[in-house]
Amino acid sequence: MGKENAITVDLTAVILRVRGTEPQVMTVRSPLSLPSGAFSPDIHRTLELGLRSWVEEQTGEKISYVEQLYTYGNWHRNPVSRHGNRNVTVGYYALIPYVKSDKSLPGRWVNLYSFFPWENFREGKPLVVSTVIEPKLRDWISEAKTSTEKIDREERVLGSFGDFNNWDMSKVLFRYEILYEAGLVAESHRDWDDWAKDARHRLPISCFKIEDDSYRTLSKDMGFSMFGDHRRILASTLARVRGKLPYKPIVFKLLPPEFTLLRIQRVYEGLIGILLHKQNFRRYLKQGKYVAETGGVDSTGPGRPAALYCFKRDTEANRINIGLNLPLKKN
Amino acid sequence: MGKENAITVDLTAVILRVRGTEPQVMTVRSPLSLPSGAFSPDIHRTLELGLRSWVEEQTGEKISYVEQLYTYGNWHRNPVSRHGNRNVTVGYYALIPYVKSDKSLPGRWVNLYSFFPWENFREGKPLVVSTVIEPKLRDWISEAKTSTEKIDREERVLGSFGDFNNWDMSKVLFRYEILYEAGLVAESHRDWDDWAKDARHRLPISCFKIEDDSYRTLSKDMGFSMFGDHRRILASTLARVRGKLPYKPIVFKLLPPEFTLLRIQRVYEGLIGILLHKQNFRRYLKQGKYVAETGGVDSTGPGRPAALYCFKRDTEANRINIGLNLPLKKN
DNA sequence: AATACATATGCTCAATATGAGTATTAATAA
DNA sequence: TTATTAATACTCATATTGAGCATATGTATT
Repeated sequence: MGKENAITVDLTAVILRVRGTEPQVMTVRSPLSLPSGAFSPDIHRTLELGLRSWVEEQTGEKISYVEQLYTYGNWHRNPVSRHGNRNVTVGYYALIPYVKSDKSLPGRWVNLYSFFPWENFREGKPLVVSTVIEPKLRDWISEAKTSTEKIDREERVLGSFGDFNNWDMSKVLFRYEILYEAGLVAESHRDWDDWAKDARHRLPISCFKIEDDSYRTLSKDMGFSMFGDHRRILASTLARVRGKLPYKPIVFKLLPPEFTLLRIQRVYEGLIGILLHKQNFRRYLKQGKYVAETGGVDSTGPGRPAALYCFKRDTEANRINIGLNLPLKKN
Repeated sequence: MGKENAITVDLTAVILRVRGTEPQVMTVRSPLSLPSGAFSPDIHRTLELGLRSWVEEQTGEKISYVEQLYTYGNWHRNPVSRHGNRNVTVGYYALIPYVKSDKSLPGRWVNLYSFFPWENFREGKPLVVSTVIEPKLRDWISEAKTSTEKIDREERVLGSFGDFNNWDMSKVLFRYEILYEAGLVAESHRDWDDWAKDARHRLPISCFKIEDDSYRTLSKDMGFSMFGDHRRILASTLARVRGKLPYKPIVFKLLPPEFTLLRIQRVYEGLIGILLHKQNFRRYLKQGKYVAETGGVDSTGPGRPAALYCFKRDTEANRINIGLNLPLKKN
């Protein structure tokens, strides 16, 4: 028990912002990757500081709000590192406000839905759901080898995709994983090939080749793929953010100090991929006690100028909020 | 860039169950610790499998539901490991149902509130809040060296402890961290001493010694302390579980296949540390669509026998639940 | 100046959901 | 037979939502 337990740790960041109505992720290099780098205990005082320094170096962006996402030590997706050590990845996500800038930075912002076209319902049901996902997942279910597996697949698809019209927005990761296992995203094929080359690995049951020994045909409408399991990390982030948005004031991390209520709405909509009812959303925000009018107005767009708001320091809001929804006993 | 980035990773588990009305944590050894062990890439296929094998070995308990909590790489709390490598800790929590058992296992179950007496409001406001926490935190605020720091402390205390009568149940971690910084829990003193001995470390601003060079007097009512930062990991877990309980069906991980509605209520109450309104809680459960009557009854206790329920496989419940609370647009 | 637009903001109203009980039922123990 | 203990049913005023309609206040166009 000494050297053999040595492991390298690397840090990976998903940096999100919303530009207008468009949610974007920061990417570096080609093949498309998330900013990342090794954690060097001699240089980095903490994991988070290590992450920040890699991000700045690789993207040129400064991040303020960062939260840890998940730590991946999976044998399949993180094979052996260059030094013969096993590698563990600690994923983080950061939210930053959009600001205009002329500086040309090394990182590139890419529309989030380029990676998950099936997650954007703002212009109605995405085409790729009807044309690719729904039919191919039905195939995948029927191709199950045992009836147990078939029921299992059915349940998973139903649980994640509902009836393909109306699904739980925050199950992004489950959906991605099903698509991966069903061979509908490019990463599946790449990984399966890699595993096949390496005799040590057995394919997990859920990964399967189609009879004729070719993989399921890929559709180019299934979005960009990414380096390693970065797209999976991205899916986790979207899931996390979508889940958190309704009950923690994280939107404000994506907004400048002053904003209109519509702008908040656009950020929400961009991230959850669903449109909201404007009047009721505004009521929802005001009840929420997180925003306060600044007195200023924004007249840049057409139409009646909108009042400007700012984030009300938690103070009030923070203390209340005992236990959402639970029927507490009075005395 | 080779050996110097080598790190050891260890895995730590918080295992929770609720026995009757009493939430319990699995501990091992003395000083009180959470089950944990090194991640050995050669033996453990994944982080989670490594964790499971340590847990079984050290406690004798099998765990089914496990979820990753957080990864700690903090310089202060995880000094240098025995081999000269830096260490990173991946924390998990597991929820298991209580079942009677005669087997004597190596692990010991300890009441959760032995570690956090101030978090249990089921028998009214805990004594230690009025006698120790409230007065000493007021001292801590007034002892701030600058007015900025004072305001900061005030805000943090207010945000985490409210008016000390009625606070947000899920801010367990923030509360623990404030108590730690204010020197009200034993770990603060131990750590400060350690740091003081090691010339490389500077005390963080927020850690302070009292004028006469002794630390703030400790009260023995502030609960058991634990090895390393295990109590902090435990606090994170309680925070996570409390936060998740109201909107994810995790209670069922803590229950046997059949249970009465009151038993669910006891588990909730045990974990959130607050009593619930029985009639309304039962309505809440039924609306929730997660439980179904099995037809059986439980007549073991006094009073009218209670109907037995079971967890309704997600199916229905799973698909619905689009985006809690957000005012979605119809079309 | 009058007329389109285009948004912001106000307001209504039925349908649900929630908070706080009261009332009734069904068992066991004294 | 009567307490005692808990389960379950039901009530009812008050909040919170979902879905819209209506009005206000800017800019661009005729």
